[in-house]
Amino acid sequence: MSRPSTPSASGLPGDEPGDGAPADGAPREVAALTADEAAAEHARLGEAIAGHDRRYYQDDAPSVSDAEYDALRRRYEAVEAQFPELRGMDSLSDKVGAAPSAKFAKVRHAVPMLSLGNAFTDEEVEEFVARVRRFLGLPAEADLILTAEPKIDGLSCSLRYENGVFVQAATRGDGFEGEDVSANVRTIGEIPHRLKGADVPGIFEVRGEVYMGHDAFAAINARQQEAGKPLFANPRNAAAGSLRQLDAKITASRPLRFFAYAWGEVSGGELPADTQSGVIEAFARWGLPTNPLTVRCHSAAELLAHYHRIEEERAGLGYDIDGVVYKVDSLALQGRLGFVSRSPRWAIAHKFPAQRAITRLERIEIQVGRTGALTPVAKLTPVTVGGVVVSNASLHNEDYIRGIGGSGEPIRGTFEGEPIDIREGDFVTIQRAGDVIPQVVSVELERRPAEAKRYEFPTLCPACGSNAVREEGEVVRRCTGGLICPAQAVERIRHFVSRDALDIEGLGEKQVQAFFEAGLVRQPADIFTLEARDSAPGALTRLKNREGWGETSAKNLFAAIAARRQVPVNRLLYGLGIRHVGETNAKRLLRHFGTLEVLRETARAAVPPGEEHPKGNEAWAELVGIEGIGAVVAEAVVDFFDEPNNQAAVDALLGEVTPEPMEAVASAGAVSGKTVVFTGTLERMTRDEAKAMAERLGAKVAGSVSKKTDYVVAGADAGSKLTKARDLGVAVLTEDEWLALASG
DNA sequence: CGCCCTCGAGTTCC
DNA sequence: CTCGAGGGCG
Repeated sequence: MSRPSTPSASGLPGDEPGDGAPADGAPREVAALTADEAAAEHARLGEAIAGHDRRYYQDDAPSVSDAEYDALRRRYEAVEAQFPELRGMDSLSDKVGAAPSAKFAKVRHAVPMLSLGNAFTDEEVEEFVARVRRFLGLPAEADLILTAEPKIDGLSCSLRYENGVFVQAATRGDGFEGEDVSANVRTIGEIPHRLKGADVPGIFEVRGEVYMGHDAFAAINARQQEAGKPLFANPRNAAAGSLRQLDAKITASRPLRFFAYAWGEVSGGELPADTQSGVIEAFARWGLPTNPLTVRCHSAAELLAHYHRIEEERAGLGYDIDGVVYKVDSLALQGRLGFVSRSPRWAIAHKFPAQRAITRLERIEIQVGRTGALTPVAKLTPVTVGGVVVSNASLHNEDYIRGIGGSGEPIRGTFEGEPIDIREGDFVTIQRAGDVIPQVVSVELERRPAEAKRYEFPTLCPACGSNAVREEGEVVRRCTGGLICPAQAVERIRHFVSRDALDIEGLGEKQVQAFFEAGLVRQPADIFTLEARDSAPGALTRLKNREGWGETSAKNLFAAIAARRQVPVNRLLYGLGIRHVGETNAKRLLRHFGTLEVLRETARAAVPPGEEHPKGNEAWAELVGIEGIGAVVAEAVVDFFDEPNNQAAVDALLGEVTPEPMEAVASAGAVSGKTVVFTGTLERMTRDEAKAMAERLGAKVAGSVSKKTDYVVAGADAGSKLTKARDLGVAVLTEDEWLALASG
């Protein structure tokens, strides 16, 4: 890797000592080329390199020596350095010598990349099939076809093709917004830069899994070891690390692979088939790699048979999988089934049993959360579970340690009539379920040290010494220190600057903790006065002189803070950290009250129902009248604004920041927040399906038409509701129009 | 009163 | 990502 990442200043490869001219009769110096000749040369080199890449990555059979290949690439870079206008002229340009960008750009998914529900047992798979049949109202004799395919353990990725040409690749991210990894994905030999086929729609997003095979993983770790670099824990991490390289050349040196199994946005043409399996077949025709273990099944029994077959073949596949995915084959039925919250109702991931390991629980640590909740965490002797080293595991709460669940039932069974508890010094089984989060699932009683004692859950806050109490019927114990508890204060500030609230970059856990301890930031508003205090003539310590800080990082932080002086009001309210007021309730409250000030005035005037005011007062009624806001949430809001310290904190904050209008609903569907009425006989779905779909999209479904109705969806033989809709001037949609609107 | 769904809160690891 | 709790509805 001694080759420079950019050509030398002159752009001439020969300038560098030891870089010998190409063997076969020196080509003309790049500087001597005309623009036309350069363009031709550029194209020719690009094609040659792409060909070698394909043979190298796809067929695993390099056709030239490394030295020859390097020479080609150097010449290619030199041409581009001399004729920068050629950059981007073909698909290679990003692959070679691209300047590493500081960061990946964000890409908004036109169609969200959702996650799948999980099944772990045969029964759950049978239940899934039964649920699908029930929802669709299929008679017992009707055939239902489902596909089954291995679930690759890699990274989901969305590849965008325009007119058949690869233009962009994005990671899944949070499902709605991912990162632009186009430059890196271009280096994946298996991914075609152009789809071949006359039936490729103008815009087509292919979705699939980027992964790394076992052999490549072993080779890369061998290389890492030789170079004295840290090893990757598993192929998935290696793939993730490779895909997220800022320098695409490093990605290119890591043989990543790809399987296509789904799609996102499709426009300027039709899907090539009306079934899942048909589309996958088309993918293969178009030149995309598809998984050979994809089959069509007619029953839960067949799905399970395929699952067990894949399970048997698992070790010999050459790549990691973590289960089998089942999907309803018919796209029309998929459409009818729709979604439950974030997952499609028409697909499920059947996961392989979680991987487990036994290790020692060294001690139990208590963390104090933003709301004062005391959460026990198990500090473990590090152990590898499913390829990842685990050293912590949540113990959830007091009852979980005592071995009982929420309903008082034993969760790990009983021993001598007592629920099995967890003690410091115990050997415990750690499980990383299909997900990521490690859990303590059982205790090895026969290895329990003789001196191990029952864990005494603290009744005093470890951070401030206040009483920690457990409300009747609640499972969490909370510190009552409230505003005086430093742990809570730090957590509140962390919450305030977190990504979903003010989103201030450069203020992480460490920094907030340090600033708090130094007395620099004790409440949210202090963040905004940090810079002024820092640059004041008499300032005792300058940020840039603090350990771990320099001129640039300080400047960046101040810039990030300044950028947030205008902030959407919903983020501000959410950031205050009022109990029970998360992102959704913050928006609900602000949709009703408009501004923080009005909310605050109402909250201050509100009297929760009590002895003197059995029904509260008008302001209270207004609060609990808001859809989704009940007495518990309302009281939390009232309590917050009644507390003088909170009032001062809010005042101080409003002196520093300017609230902006609320952001659009995050799950921004076109029908979100609208009221819909269905009437007549719907052709493509039952009334229940229609209602479920509308509600998933954030719409309210009403029974009768009023002037508050946004849309009336009219099926066949619609009657009085349709007439009324026309009278009131409410928009009337056909079923198809509604589906089009709802889907995006 | 009980069920279902959504939201909030807390957490792990890279 | 999961659990528990709040809210709405039958």
